[in-house]
Amino acid sequence: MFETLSQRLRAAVDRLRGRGRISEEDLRSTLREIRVALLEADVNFEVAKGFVQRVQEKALGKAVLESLTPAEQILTVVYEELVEMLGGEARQPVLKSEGNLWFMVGLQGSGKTTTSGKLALFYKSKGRRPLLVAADTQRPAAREQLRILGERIGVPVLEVADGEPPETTRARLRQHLTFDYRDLVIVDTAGRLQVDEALMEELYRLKVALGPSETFLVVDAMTGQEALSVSRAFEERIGVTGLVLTKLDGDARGGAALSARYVTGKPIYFAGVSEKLEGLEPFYPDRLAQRILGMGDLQTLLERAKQAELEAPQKDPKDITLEDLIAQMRQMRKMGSFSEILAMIPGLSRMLPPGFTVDEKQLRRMEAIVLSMTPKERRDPRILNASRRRRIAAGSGTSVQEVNRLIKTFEDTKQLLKTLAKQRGRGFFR
RNA sequence: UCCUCGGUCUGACGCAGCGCGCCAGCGUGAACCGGGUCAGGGCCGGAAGGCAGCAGCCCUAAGCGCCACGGAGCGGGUGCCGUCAGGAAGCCGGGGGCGC
Repeated sequence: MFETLSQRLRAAVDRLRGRGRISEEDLRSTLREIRVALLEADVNFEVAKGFVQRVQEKALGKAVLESLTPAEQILTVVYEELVEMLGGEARQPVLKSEGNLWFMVGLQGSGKTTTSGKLALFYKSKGRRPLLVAADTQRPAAREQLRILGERIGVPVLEVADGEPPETTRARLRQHLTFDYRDLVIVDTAGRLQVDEALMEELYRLKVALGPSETFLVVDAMTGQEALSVSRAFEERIGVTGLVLTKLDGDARGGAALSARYVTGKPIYFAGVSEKLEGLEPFYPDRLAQRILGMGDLQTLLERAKQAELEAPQKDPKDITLEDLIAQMRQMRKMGSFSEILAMIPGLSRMLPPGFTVDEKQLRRMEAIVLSMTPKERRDPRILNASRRRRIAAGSGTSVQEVNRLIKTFEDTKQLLKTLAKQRGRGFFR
């Protein structure tokens, strides 16, 4: 997917490769190419403009790092912004322990029914008990399609009758649930070729009757950013909580995916990546961005970039946060024993004060402590007063003493890094 | 030169406009002492299962900000806008009489 865009972007950045220094003119022409590439990919104009602008700002503001070539640094920036454009952090729909009722809305042909089936299968494989509801009161063929789908994946399907009023549907659904309990109900609503008033009215009444906890707008990615314009109509009348992009595998350009966040303001929850019933994946902006830029060397590059930034004197000592500490700990957990790491990653070893021991359980608890903090607290642990510490301890199932210890560890580490940075500045390590 | 009508003038009301807050709308908005969902971690239990619950996310309150359009109101060295009333010293305009 996204082949066209991918090629163009990589070509643009590749031109900088192998150069020790990049002039502003080089940067400008590269950015111009990126911009054209985005626009040709049918990305919203505002989005493309903003993207290029931010890349430029960040690229110019970036300190020169020894261990990365300029091209690599710019690639990193492009990657970061690309992730941002795709929605930043991956988002998933709210899934309660029971009583979930999801609406699938969208135009006819967007792949709504297939997606309903895929979703049901996806959650079934996660141990949920889904129920599909074929709620198109006008097109028997649509219900038929869902019924067949349900049989194939082994999920029951409740079909509405022609012209059935929403209240009746609700009653029948309730009845069904009493003898066959289901914790996730996926309602495949009626679709039309175009947005029309009658459809909206019907959907609205159904929504009022059933009270869905999430409403997914299913959009065909191949239609490009145009496809997103329907979202406004749906949002106004029935409200949309998230998007599902279908046929992403056939989308060479990517306009819809890249503009979705800006145009609709809604997160993309899932993406359809193949016609097979398993072909539905949670939408991960970072993974997609990697794919667009050419996964291969990017993974290692990103790791190196992170590493380099941690070591970069002017970045680190003051701006290091508890989240960095946790990230380091996670990494260690993944990689194995403490001594091994010392040997493997020179920079990392300095992160930790002497005599620091790690064991799995301890690490999890420390992580839990940080996870109980607000973003502000993670950034600046100095604001952690007694009452905050009490809250964090209670929320993470630890004690105030443990919280204190973590903060102490963090402060020590920070101090150590500062000293190191200073020494390095004086030339001790050069 | 006299008579008369109208305007200029004053007041009330209306309309329009400006100003001011208010309501609505939009945005923002609670570490914990709001609600929902509660990842991670915790607690009870031999287990099956329960329970409390931080962060996040969603919602909401006060508060803060915006406010083009909208609503009810209040206030004018607003208007040369309308209706009614008052007033006629001067001035401006129209009509008429008389005198030269």
